[in-house]
Amino acid sequence: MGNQKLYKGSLQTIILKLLETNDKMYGYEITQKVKELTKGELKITEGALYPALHKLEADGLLDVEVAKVGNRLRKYYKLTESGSKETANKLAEMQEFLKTMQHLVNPKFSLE
Amino acid sequence: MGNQKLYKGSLQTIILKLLETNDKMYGYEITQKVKELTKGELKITEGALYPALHKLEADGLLDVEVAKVGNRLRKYYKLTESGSKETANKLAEMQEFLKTMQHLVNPKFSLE
DNA sequence: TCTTATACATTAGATTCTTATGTATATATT
DNA sequence: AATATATACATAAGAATCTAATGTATAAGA
Repeated sequence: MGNQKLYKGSLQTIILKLLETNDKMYGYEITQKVKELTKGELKITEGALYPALHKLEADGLLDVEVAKVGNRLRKYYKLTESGSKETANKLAEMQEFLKTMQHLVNPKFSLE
Repeated sequence: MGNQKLYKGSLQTIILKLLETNDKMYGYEITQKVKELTKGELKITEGALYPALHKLEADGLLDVEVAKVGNRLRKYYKLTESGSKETANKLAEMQEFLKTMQHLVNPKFSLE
């Protein structure tokens, strides 16, 4: 860690990608999944996650479905049709960004 | 473009890397070099660049040397010793970030 | 002459995050 | 039984980093 600030701007894309892969997820599950996939390198905070989910929902990219598990509340999010398209766009932009940065910081081992 | 916001947080690293490669550069030159290297994908604005350079200098990572070319002013920046070390750190963090993001958004084509 | 390029700089406002705080239930530990 | 940790949601203040706009001034090109 220590490079958390590099992730600034990529949270929406991460959420959308996870929902594309896993069909439906709830907030807490997303934080745990990201921690697991990044081996603890990236920890999504609630202060970042929940506003992001609310914004994606407000923008019509996600649908929400409330479920009760035991006595506890869960909000399952899934991609809308529009959300699936936007996910493809954002993933393409991310790939381009990663390629460009790779090239910038290390021209020798550029990906192409 | 359209993915400009993904670059948020990486400007310092980009500047340091350029100065590692090119020994000394002035602000305007940096904006042009980045535009060239990224084929126009990333355009560094003055409002981002100059405050960033001033901060790196204030933090002791850069030395500045004013030059007069014709009747025009140029401020050449170069890495201090401390700046060289920090560049190595930031580049390592960047590589880790890029690897992690690559893994997150496209596990199939992970870099390792 | 007028536009574009070069070269510096600051400021208002937007976005996106971290840190702190709050509420509540469930499980594990002592 | 008491306490700590995990699960699960949420908001709000403040920090950091950027974009877009504006400003000053010289040089070069049409």
